[in-house]
Amino acid sequence: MAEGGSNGRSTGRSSQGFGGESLLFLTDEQLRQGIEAMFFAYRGFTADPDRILAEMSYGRAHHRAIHFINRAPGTTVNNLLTILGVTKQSLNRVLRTLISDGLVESRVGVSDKRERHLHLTENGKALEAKLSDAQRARMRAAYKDAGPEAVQGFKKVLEAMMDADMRRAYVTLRETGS
Amino acid sequence: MAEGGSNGRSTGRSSQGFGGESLLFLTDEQLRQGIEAMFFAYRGFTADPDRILAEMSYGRAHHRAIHFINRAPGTTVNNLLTILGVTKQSLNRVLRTLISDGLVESRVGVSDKRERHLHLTENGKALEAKLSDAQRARMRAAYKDAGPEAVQGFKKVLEAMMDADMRRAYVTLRETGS
DNA sequence: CTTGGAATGTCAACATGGCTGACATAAACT
DNA sequence: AGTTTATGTCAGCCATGTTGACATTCCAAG
Repeated sequence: MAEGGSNGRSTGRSSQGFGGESLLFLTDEQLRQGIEAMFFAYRGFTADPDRILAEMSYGRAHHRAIHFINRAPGTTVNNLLTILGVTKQSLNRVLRTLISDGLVESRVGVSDKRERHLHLTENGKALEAKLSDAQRARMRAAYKDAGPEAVQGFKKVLEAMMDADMRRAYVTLRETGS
Repeated sequence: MAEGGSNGRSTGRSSQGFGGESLLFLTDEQLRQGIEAMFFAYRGFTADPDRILAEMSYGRAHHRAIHFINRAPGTTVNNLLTILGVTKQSLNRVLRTLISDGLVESRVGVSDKRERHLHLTENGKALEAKLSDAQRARMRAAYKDAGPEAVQGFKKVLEAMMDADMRRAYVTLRETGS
């Protein structure tokens, strides 16, 4: 990309010449750095929970489900699969193991009996806390390293990177939580 | 986590009381927001290339391989799997399809005949450019939205989030590239 | 009230891409 | 030369994504 990137140079700047404001910081090289930073950072981001999960033959999919069920107790399968961005069939397998392992409880809806409302059991909450603690520790260290200003920018760029519906989901969760 | 997070409150602040500096910004709630931001943003980050790849029955693994081969032409299988953080067997399957599809060329090493040096063919470069363009467009838009200050912070936090060896790899690539 | 379609969730079968194990070849070190 | 180490390939397993078929429930039209 740096040298072999065919038309890499052609999109090298988002504005030619002086362009008025500070748009000349968007070189392809800097964008590529951001791409690689996302890739490497995401590995670190998931590394600690992954290690814990591997010990109990669970995977990232289980972590995600547990996280968001804890986040919004009583959520339905349908809600959850929208948030997670997978098919209901894929989610269902993960939920099945979590339910049969006694980490998640599935309650038939009262107003609508087609729905299943999901809750963590005590064991489920314990695992959630363990996973979250590990992930938060890494995040806390990174935040501390980078400083509050950087954290603001970090979140701002990530938000801008989301698809519109995910940004909506993210904001909704944020408002619900805090 | 917000309410059921067992010991969530106990780690709610990284420093009690006034503590001297601005360390009180690290509440669990804010850390959780960062975690969810990473999750949702990563989906957006991979969404555009994923769509392109799906059309040609490739996956994210192919994209990653192509990206880093383009980034460091002539790299060996061993180098590549260190960067990618997967096993050689896993990488091998992806490389096999890319080679047989004529996107990647594998040349036996001259000084060490055990090694295979990897290069993109013209077709490989074309696909790389197509994928990169899509991903850079998203990144460019996010950068523009968030502004240069935010981008600085974004990279700073991501770097702090990486494992030490990945940070080294990242920095090396960065220096090589620019 | 009944009936037909839409919504929700479950089960089955398949594909991708992780993984470990076994192995071939080349290099390196006694 | 002979053992050990490094590199890469092949085979098979598992987690988790996918689509398709289906049961249950709800709702709206007749």
